[in-house]
Amino acid sequence: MNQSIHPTYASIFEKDLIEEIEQTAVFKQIPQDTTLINIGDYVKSMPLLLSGAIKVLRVDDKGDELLMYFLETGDTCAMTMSCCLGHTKSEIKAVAELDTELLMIPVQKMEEWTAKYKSWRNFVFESYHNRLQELLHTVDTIAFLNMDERLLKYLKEKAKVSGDTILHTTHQEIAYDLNTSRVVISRLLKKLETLKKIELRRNSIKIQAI
Amino acid sequence: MNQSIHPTYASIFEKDLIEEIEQTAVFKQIPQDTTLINIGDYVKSMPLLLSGAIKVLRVDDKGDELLMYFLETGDTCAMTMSCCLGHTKSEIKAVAELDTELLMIPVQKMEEWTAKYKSWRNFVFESYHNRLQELLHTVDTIAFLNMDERLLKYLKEKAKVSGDTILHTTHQEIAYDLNTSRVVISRLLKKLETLKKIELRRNSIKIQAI
DNA sequence: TTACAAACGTATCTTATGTTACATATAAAA
DNA sequence: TTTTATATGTAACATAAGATACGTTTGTAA
Repeated sequence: MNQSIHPTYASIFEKDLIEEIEQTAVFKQIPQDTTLINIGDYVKSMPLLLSGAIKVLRVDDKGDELLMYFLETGDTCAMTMSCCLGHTKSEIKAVAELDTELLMIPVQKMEEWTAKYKSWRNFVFESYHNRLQELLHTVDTIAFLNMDERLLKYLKEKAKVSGDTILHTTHQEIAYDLNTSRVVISRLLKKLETLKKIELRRNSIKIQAI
Repeated sequence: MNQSIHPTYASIFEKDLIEEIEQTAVFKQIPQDTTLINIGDYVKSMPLLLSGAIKVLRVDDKGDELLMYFLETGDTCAMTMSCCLGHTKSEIKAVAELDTELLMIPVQKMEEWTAKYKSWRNFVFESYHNRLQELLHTVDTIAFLNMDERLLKYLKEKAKVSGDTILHTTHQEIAYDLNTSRVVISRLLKKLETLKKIELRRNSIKIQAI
């Protein structure tokens, strides 16, 4: 590995563990829009995010998609971890939302470290905790909000993750993420523009307030 | 504690751990429809289900509810566990679906056992894994299914949990669990009856096939 | 510059779901 | 038996969201 570990991890892991990570983890650079994993794929390693962001989606048998949440620096994919430990196939699809750097930890090491390092156990538990929280918010969003509210929330979330109030995306892509149609998104975006919450351009949307 | 530990747990935990559980766990009998915990409650112990079933709900700020999943014998509430470990308030509401027996484990013991017993760690990891899986199905259900499909799934799930093809419930209660209105449920139930999938009576519904 | 494809706007219609209102049925209590 | 509360049936209407169709805009490449 030709990359020193990110401060986020350096501050929570024990020295010995950091050394092990530096020895065994594989550093990867992922360009934006790369699909990292698909439903049904076998999982043999677990990612630690160093920079960038990953969007995690659920896909049904008809191919309909739904964005569940974003992973950011310092996060790991608890779903992937869960699959690793249970030796089952991936339950989710993951796509790089931005150019992303990550460390891949092989599954054997995970099990070893769980017994060996308290800081690793805490990290794993905390990751599960965070993912459960995030999934609860996902449930809230689709169970209790209308599409216009979901859309605004989505736009704000995306702006937060990218650190930019201008989103470079199309109506069709938004429709995929929210599991609805392009026409519905165009309609609601127009409504949000009328309300002065956003400003529409070709291939981009400017958020007025986050 | 005046109750020997359930075979489900006896087969997965180490001897020493079982002894500790028998010494420190508090045995509780919960009558049907009892609310075990509410959103915002402080959590000081974690339940192990010995018998019965618990339904786990999400509630929004307007008081709207949504059933997420059922816990059954051998399950623990990973959400509660998660809150215990994170020392945060409960994110969910839990109600006894049936008369239920459980063991309450104090939070301090949990942390102790995590370092001490491999079988406990595995149990905790597996519980997290199961809960993530279950939450994904919840997301699938509300994201990809129409209300009539959700209703049928709900009825079958409820029949499975209670071990009875006759469900003793009202349309209003179903409406609460699915976060819709009683009229909608009555309408869809009538449709399911026409399709010979169920048989409607006052205060009960007979499921034809599970 | 023209041609083309992709992105976007919008009208029209359909359907699922939610709302209101009221009638009827049934069990339990008086 | 009569009363009462609860549960259920159903019509009529409102609204959110999905589907279809087609026109317009805009960037890019020939």
